[in-house]
Amino acid sequence: MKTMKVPEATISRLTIYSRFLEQADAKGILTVSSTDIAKNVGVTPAQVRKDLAYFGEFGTRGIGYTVKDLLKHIRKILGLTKIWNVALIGAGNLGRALAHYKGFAKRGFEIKAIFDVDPSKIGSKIGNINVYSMDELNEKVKELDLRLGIIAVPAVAAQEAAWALVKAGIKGIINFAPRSIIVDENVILRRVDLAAELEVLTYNLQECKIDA
Amino acid sequence: MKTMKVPEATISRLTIYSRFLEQADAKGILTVSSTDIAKNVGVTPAQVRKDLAYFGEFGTRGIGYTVKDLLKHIRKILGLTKIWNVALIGAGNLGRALAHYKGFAKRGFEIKAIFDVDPSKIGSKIGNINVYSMDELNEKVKELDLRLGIIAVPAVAAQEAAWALVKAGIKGIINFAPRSIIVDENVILRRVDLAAELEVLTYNLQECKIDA
DNA sequence: TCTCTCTTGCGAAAATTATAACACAAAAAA
DNA sequence: TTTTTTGTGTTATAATTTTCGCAAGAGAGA
Repeated sequence: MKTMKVPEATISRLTIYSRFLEQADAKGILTVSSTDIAKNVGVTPAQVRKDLAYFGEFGTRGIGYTVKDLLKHIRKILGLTKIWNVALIGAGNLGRALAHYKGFAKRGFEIKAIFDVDPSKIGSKIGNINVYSMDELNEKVKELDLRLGIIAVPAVAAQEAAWALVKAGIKGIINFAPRSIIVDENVILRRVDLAAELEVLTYNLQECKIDA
Repeated sequence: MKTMKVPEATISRLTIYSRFLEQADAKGILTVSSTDIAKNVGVTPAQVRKDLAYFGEFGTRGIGYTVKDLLKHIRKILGLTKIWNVALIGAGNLGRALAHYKGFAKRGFEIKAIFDVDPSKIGSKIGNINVYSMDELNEKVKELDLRLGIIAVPAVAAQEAAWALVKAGIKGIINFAPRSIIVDENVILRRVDLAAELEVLTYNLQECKIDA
């Protein structure tokens, strides 16, 4: 494995490839070509091969890629060979929804504890996950081996939540609050802004209108 | 305004800048410099200026940008000067969560109708939004002037939902299902894969472990 | 008025990312 | 066995995106 820097975009695409491979595997397909993958996910075959080439040689010339093998390799590259325990901050609408979302567990991410500041929520359960006070975060992170954090609190509380997670030793955070937050540079932070996605759509739709 | 092609990344950043400007405005701050914005959202000042320069000259040398003015300009650029009505497909956990999410309405996106195939859900309400049968999609799109679509159905149903939206005349779609879908090329499609975001985190965390 | 500081806007350079081209390996067919 | 087809991995080329450097405008203070 080369020490070459892998583009962020490549990693995102790997996750997309893995979705397709899961489907193909479920259908009983044994091998796929870079063209098959490319067609299904909407990129060029060259892009698929280049993305995979960052990590080694997984295909066979003239044949393509063995679905199960490639899937296994990608999962290993992405660090998905084990279960990751997740701390969810915020038991509001969004937090509850994420707690119920089956897609996380299906891919090895288990929300083990939910934290909130609202006394009326603390002590309750969402699904079968306990809601704890923010004061218990440090303790629970250790006790439950929580590695990742999801911030699903209102914008004004997001930065505080982030600091709490960092302080508790969490090294990877996803922020759903519509606000930029700062963390230590040894912590990986990603932002998911639901309204922002819609805003990009409206920008593009406007453009089209101008073209026409 | 030049006909120059604007990078997709620039548009995403504009939405982030606007979040910061909203906060600044709420705090009563009148002007900000590109450095102020950059510090808060984690990019370089040059990047901020370049992004804005695609659309015109909004700042004053020596002073910076007037918060209210810049916010207004960005909102206009993104097409956020009017209300956009949204069709939500899928009344499951994720769909219900999105229906309750306040952040959409706050930014001018109003989910006006929800559609599902499950007879037990059709006719019910989520919040104060009606759940309709998929058969009623075409009709409701016209009646309620729905312009955008959000797909929040299981992976297997995603493509079908997309086709239905396109057929009904929707031109902008966000797909939350963990599966690539295809639409006409005159339709704008964006993908939000929640588990994928976590997977990028785990990739990066692995990397760090190798570095150390 | 003149100077000093601050900060934008813009063109050019640098870095990054994607696309295209090609040589070669494996399998299937003749 | 030889030829043809398929499809990888790699190298080269092109396009895109970001960063840099600097001229010039605007206000503050002497």
